[in-house]
Amino acid sequence: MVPVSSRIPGDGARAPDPADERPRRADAVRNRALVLAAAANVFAEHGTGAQIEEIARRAGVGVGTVCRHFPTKQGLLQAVLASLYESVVRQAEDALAHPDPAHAFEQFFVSLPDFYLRHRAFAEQMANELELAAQPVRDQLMAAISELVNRAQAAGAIRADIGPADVSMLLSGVAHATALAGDLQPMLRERNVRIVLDGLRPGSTEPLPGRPVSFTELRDAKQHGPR
Amino acid sequence: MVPVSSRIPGDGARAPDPADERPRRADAVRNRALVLAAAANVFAEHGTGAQIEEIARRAGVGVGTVCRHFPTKQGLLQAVLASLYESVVRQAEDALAHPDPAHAFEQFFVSLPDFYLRHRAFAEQMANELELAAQPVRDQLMAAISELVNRAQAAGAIRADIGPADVSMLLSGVAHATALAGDLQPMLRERNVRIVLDGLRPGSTEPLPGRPVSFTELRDAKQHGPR
DNA sequence: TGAGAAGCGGAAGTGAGATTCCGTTTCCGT
DNA sequence: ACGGAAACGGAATCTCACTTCCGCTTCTCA
Repeated sequence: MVPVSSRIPGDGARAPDPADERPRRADAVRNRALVLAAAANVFAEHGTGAQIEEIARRAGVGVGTVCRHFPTKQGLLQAVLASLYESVVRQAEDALAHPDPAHAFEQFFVSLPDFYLRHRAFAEQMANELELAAQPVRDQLMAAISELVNRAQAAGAIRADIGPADVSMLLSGVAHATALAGDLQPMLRERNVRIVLDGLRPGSTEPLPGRPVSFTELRDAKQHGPR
Repeated sequence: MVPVSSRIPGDGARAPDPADERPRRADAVRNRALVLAAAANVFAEHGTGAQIEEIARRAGVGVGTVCRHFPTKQGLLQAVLASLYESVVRQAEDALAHPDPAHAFEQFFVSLPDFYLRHRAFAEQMANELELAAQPVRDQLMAAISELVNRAQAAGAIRADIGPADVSMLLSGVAHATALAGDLQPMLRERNVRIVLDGLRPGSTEPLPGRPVSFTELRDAKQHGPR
């Protein structure tokens, strides 16, 4: 227990807030960035099981430094994840910038599995739920995907009976499957993406069961379904 | 170092062979089976991170017993995996028994993601390479899938420009993606499978890049590609 | 340039969980 | 039924990473 007399007034507010913007020393800022970059690489190579020590070595700092900047491995992973999410959002927005909705959709659909390939940790993490911390970025991503889907549908480039939730699920499947094959079979990866895209073309055979699901509905279902 | 005089002649041959068929006590046989069954359940529920102690409890034996039958957790996992593989092979063969090739293919394609859903460990493990120990069963599975694909193609039920390797990759993607969604969204899972199946229908738009790849070729590529 | 705070490295501390060990119990052939 | 080998249970041990700690170094600001 901290004696009351030693507590700084306003202590509560200066606890480890996410928004603790106090000025940092230049070397601290630099090291933090080095660690984050190294962690991204190491997680990409070895998955979430990668060791702190390896990250420290790669960043050229001591383990103590890694752990000071990111008190837990979990936290470090989340930080890396957040930056990866941002990068994916950027890809989605790049695609969205293309005037042709069909091309935009396809561009994103092709680029994502590629991204997964170089970020195994990202793929693994999608599997778990701890990524919840990345909420705001996640919402951005969902919005972008929805937009891509809607536009492509409006242009008749993809079938009308699917929803964003379908697309994101397909994407995660393709990404995962092709990441397993690794760089080994780039052609197989390419073919895989094409086949799934063909499944998304309009004018398919029988109607799908159920109906299109948006991310909003999906989230609601997740909240109410379990528990 | 073991003194030479204490070494049993023929020691080398009685080392932990895989083919050590010496008769076991009845309780040992029973317990081994109990452990294997419990492990399958526990791994299915908690993934490969499940704890030995939980498995022991579930099997109604002590941890010592688990570890005697399966000296390492890795080994236990592989044993479970092998039995799951067998079960998948059985599913493929069941499907193969159906006279209509189109139905056979679809039946298997639908049943596998379902199986993954209840065996998270299996799905996780597909991601790693340690499953190599299951080689013989694996070959059986590949043979069965190839057969399903070939027959379906001969019957014109699925497009001719794909190979078994494409199918298995798609399958693993669908399986993984839908396993993440869990039981939560069975409808989404169903739709996902249908969309991919639509992508496999004949008469698709543009031709796929590359050419169909068989498992044999895939394996060769894996052996020669890296290293 | 010098005092002091902030940050650093990496050795030691922890903790969770796999593996081993051994006294006790259970089978099995005679 | 009995002797002894085989198995058992589960506490003790070992292992391996994450996390903490602290003496030393590097910044920063006056």
